[in-house]
Amino acid sequence: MTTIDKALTLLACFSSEAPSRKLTELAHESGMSKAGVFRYLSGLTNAGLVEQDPETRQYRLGAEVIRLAQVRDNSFPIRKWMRTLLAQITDRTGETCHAGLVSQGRLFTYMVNDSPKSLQVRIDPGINLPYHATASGQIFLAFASDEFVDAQLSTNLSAYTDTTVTDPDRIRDRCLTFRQQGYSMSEGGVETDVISVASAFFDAMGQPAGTIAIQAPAVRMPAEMISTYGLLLRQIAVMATRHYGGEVPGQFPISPEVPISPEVPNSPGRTLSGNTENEVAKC
Amino acid sequence: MTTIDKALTLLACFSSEAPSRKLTELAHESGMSKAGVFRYLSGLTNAGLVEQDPETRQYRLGAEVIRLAQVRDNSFPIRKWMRTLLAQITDRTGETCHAGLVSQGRLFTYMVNDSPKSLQVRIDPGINLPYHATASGQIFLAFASDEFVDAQLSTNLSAYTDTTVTDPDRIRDRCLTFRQQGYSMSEGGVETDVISVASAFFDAMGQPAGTIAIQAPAVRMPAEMISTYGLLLRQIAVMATRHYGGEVPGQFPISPEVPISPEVPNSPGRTLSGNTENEVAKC
DNA sequence: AATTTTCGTTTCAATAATTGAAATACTGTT
DNA sequence: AACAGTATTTCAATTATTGAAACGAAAATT
Repeated sequence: MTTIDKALTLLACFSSEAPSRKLTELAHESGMSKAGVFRYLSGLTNAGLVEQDPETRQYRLGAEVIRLAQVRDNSFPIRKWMRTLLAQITDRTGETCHAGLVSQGRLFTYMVNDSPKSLQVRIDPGINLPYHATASGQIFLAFASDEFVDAQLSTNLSAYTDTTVTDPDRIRDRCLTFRQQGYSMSEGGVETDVISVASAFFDAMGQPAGTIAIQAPAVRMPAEMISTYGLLLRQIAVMATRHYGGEVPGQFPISPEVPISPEVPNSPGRTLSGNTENEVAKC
Repeated sequence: MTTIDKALTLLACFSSEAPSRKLTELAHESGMSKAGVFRYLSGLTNAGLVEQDPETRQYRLGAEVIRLAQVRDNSFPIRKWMRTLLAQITDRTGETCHAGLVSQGRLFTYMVNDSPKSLQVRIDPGINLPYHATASGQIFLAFASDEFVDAQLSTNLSAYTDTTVTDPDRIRDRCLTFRQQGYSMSEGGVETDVISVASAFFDAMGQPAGTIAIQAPAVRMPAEMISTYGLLLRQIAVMATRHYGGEVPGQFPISPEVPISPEVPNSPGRTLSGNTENEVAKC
């Protein structure tokens, strides 16, 4: 392991769940010496990737990461088309939806589009989606490599609710079904009374790159709607794959050339007014 | 210079102007050996900060940077309030506005809010704002440290148009005026027939952290409107400083305790419809 | 107010990694 | 098929990294 690897490992310690960390904490978590972590953080600080709160002395990510993110988005503009796809989903279903993106083996919420309804599921961008307990995570596992699945399922699978499935074998079974369906569903995996449905999109090598999911209160989700939403997501996911420059794998139960448009009931039928884009600050 | 510093220098080579780079190119630009750059890029790739296009073999920033940006934004949520401030500006002026943010000595467009008018100035998030040729850059210099100003003005100051001011002394003069005013203006600095007005917001040490600017076609910008917009931006900038957790420096011609609300003529008087937030995907 | 604990930062000699030139492998082109 | 332009790999000399322990400063406890 090179010095750079070690230094950059520290970046992975910052998450939405723990956005600012103490030096000693980081030393423990990474298993490195305090002195080493200090030097690494100094290097990262020089580059602007990390900054230290002058008050608390805690470290947090720096402004440079947002500049880099802008640059990345200019050269690989996922945001642009993803916004449109999510808007379509919310328009046709009236429910909150989100896109998950994988980076360094972690799946996180990349973008969220809220339901216009007053009873809605709250979800923030940037938080990690546990593979075993979310619809997004499970559809991702369904198409991920065996090594990846093994690695994920051999970690401690925490039970967020009474109904969270934590048995690796049962999860594998579910993933098998989900792979055949092209979409997954999860009932109360992370929070009770919430049902999510998800599908995945793929990179140029046919590996899953991210997910697209609907999350709704269980009371608005009768069984037949789950499959309807699943089919919709499956189709949107194919579009996402195409935009991403990826390749839908053979196992995926829909070919990119045959875009079917499933009928979604209960469509709120909202019409988009003229220049709504003006309300959206570009960022 | 440590190994980490050298590796992270490479990240700074990626910009919206040059989002993907060849290895040899990077070796030249950074003055490091090809072998070294290769090893550094490998390290950065392992961390997901950089990825290589399988087709062209060029390197570009990786998905991890957008995860990090989300995390940064969760712990230091500039986006949230900046969006509101920019919306206010466009609402009251009808013009395109943007926020600039500084990172590693570079000022870049962080967020853009487009004018609803059909004739508008186009500007993209993530591009660099040259200090000497933009209103944003100049108001930043006006409050920056002497060393910083010297460093910037001793570089090659390219003339983007016939009217770009490239003489360091003239720029210093202008910055002096701008500091007294609390806002700057630039006519045809980067593009002809475009006038911009800008103000700056500050960090906890009273150093400039970013800028807020209006950019409009020169035909819509009579002299008296420049000062009106300048006063508006100056006031919004004070609010931005407060949100940022910063301190307005003594030189700044407005105290945070006295928020004056200047009258802006020609207000389009648009009313925001009900749940416009739903159109905006959170990201 | 004094003491203890905790945390961040610096020091330093032993150690293990980095280094760049040159050779090699790879890709696409003339 | 030879060429040109890249991206990788190799290898021994060198140089930076390393972690334990000391230090200083701030916060918590007595």
